[in-house]
Amino acid sequence: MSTAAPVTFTERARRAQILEAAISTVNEVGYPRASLAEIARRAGVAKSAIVYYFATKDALLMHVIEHVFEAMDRALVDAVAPLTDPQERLRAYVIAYLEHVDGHRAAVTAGIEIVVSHRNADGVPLYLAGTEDDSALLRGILREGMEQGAFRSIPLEVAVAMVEALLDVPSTALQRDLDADLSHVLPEIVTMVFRSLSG
Amino acid sequence: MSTAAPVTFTERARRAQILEAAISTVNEVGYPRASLAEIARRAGVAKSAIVYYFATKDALLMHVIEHVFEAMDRALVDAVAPLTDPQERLRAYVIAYLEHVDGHRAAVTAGIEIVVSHRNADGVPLYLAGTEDDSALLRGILREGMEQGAFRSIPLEVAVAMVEALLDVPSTALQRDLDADLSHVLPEIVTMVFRSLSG
Amino acid sequence: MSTAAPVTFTERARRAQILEAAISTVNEVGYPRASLAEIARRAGVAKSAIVYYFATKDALLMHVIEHVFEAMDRALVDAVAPLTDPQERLRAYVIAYLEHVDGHRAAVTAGIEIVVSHRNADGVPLYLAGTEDDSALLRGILREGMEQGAFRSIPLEVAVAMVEALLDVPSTALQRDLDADLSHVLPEIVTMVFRSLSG
Amino acid sequence: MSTAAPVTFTERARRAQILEAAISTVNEVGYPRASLAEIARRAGVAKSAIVYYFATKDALLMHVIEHVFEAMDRALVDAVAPLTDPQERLRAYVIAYLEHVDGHRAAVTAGIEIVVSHRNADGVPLYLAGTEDDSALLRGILREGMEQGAFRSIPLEVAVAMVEALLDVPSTALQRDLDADLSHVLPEIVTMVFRSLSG
DNA sequence: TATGAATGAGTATTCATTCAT
DNA sequence: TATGAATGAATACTCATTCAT
Repeated sequence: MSTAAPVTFTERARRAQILEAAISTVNEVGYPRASLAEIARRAGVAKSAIVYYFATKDALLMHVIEHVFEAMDRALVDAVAPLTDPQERLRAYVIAYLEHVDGHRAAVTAGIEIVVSHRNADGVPLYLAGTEDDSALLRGILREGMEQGAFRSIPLEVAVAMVEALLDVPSTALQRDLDADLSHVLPEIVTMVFRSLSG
Repeated sequence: MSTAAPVTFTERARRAQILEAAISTVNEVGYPRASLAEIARRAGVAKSAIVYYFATKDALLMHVIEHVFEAMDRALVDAVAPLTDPQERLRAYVIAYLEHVDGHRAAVTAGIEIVVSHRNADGVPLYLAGTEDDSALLRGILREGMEQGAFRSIPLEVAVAMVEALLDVPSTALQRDLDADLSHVLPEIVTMVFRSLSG
Repeated sequence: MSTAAPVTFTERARRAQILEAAISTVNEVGYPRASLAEIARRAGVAKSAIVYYFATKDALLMHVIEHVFEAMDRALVDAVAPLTDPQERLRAYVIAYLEHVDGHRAAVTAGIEIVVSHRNADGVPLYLAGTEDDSALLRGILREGMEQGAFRSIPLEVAVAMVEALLDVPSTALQRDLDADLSHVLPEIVTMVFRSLSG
Repeated sequence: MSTAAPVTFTERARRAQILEAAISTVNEVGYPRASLAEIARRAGVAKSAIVYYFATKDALLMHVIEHVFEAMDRALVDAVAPLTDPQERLRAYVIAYLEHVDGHRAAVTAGIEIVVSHRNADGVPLYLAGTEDDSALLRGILREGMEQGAFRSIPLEVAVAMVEALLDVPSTALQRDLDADLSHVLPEIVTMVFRSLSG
């Protein structure tokens, strides 16, 4: 049942508790020191309990980033869905992204740390191993915007990479200090994204 | 001899060979798998030979990033020094940065991987542990440009962070594929930096 | 569990088994060759099992000497406590010491070997790093005896050092041969201590 | 020529220099940290120079203790030789021993540290591996004294061991502090030896 | 005579994983 | 459901020794 979806209440609770512990552990001691033993200690359970619920340390970490980025994805989709104009959609996307980061600091910061530091079986970090799907929404907005002349016409992948680079600036600040003041950064990012892309 | 500057021919050669091996190892198997044993294997020497020349794995990695970023720094300073106008200086800076990345792909990619993945004794990654000095040149250009009205007036740290985020976009592409075609990206970065900052 | 006191039956048993193995290993191959690997081999467990129960090789050795010298201390205190006359107390102390050494040959010999050979973080052997507390009981007896005129009045530290030197003579014999015949030595030590100190 | 006796001036000087370095290294950092590298560093020569002159680290250490204890032996023989009465001879022996320790603090302390810590091929410390010869002089004095009724008749080995134990008390003080004040200890040792043995 | 270069065997320690209960 | 027990493979590092020059 470690692989199947959680069913009982206890199981759901335990998994949440362990996930939470994994996030705070990664944030507080950093990815390399976030050993199973350390996570277990902070969760108040035995190492083997983690393995029992998540089968593997890797699996636990994957659940963390799934947890983090699925929530982020939902927020982005929800923000963009009602809109049709590419400029409005992009603005909604960027703002939703930044607000989600701002509003889920611990989870997002841990997620990013994992995605940057964790390696798959081939030694490739997860953020490089990702598929096109991961940025499909943003890519779609930019493509449409370029087609409609709302944005400058530039190589799509370049545009996507650059918007994402700008969007991740606040995350670096949070890595330094989870309580960092982002009020000056966030509006600037919106501005820069639009200045960079406007036709 | 591990701490002093290299003197004999053999020493210089061996150190270069090991440095080279460290760079290619980090690039090919990733930081976490770049163990002393693996680096030694690829260098064709014994593990203890690395320790003989660099005293410590940490020291070896520090030499790598020193090697990489001092060369980068020299390129940046050389490019910017002859100029006085902030806009010209920024353009020179950005182009020199990108050309250096483009021209020293293996070294820069490994250096960045190390700077992102390696942790100091407190568990803090090097790129977070860095001082203001590391971006002093860029910060100076931006500050002066803002004072003279050449650039929009925005919080200096925000400007620095965002320019650096854009400058590092090609590095991510190289991490995926050291032979990536950057020809479309580089000019766009120059454009975006200036669009983002122009007054 | 490596730091807390043993609780379960298995834990107590394993710790005793490993402690026992550490003692016999030190006695049979000597301190410098008593590596974790060798102790584990003789205990019939994996190296990591030792670490599991004692966290550290140092900690294991500290447990050995604690085990040895606390038992010795208890024997000394028990022997001396009921008596008040300094001469009787000293006689009881010396005899209890020698009988304890005689009766716990392996443990005491290993304990002494560790205390003599093991170095703390500063490179100082434990028997030099010890505090005054370690010989407080003997020192108290001698001080009182001198005050009451039962013993010659000589510098207290000198008296303590010399009594301890005499008391450790049989231990040296045991280091050579754990089955050594001490019957001739023990009574002589009592005699010499009293001849040395009598008023 | 590393095994043969020193011949040239240079060789004698180099060997003395290295021997001296070995002694001070052992005293300053302790036996376990007195690596060839450290001794070489302090001697201002290359590691391989030590091996060149002494063939082996073990051999170097043996030379140190030979150097130390042969000098001690000569002092003892010289002191005792002119005398015939066992009591006078013992007194001369004890005083010469203590004065030699006092007068050659560094060498003796290092010698004792080596003799206690270094192990031969079987893992046995040198002070246990020694032959009867090492205490032949003292044993002879005591035997004769007992035969003549000058000393109590007790097992010879016991008497030897105890006198040696008392004689080594000041060395322990020196291990703690090479500049220790021994003025109170030395006369007491003479007294105790004679009290212990007088008929 | 003296050295720098290089090594291999050995050290303690870390850690995710397995498994019987 | 949950755990304690135990492990094996990996890690960085130490050091006396070898050897060509």
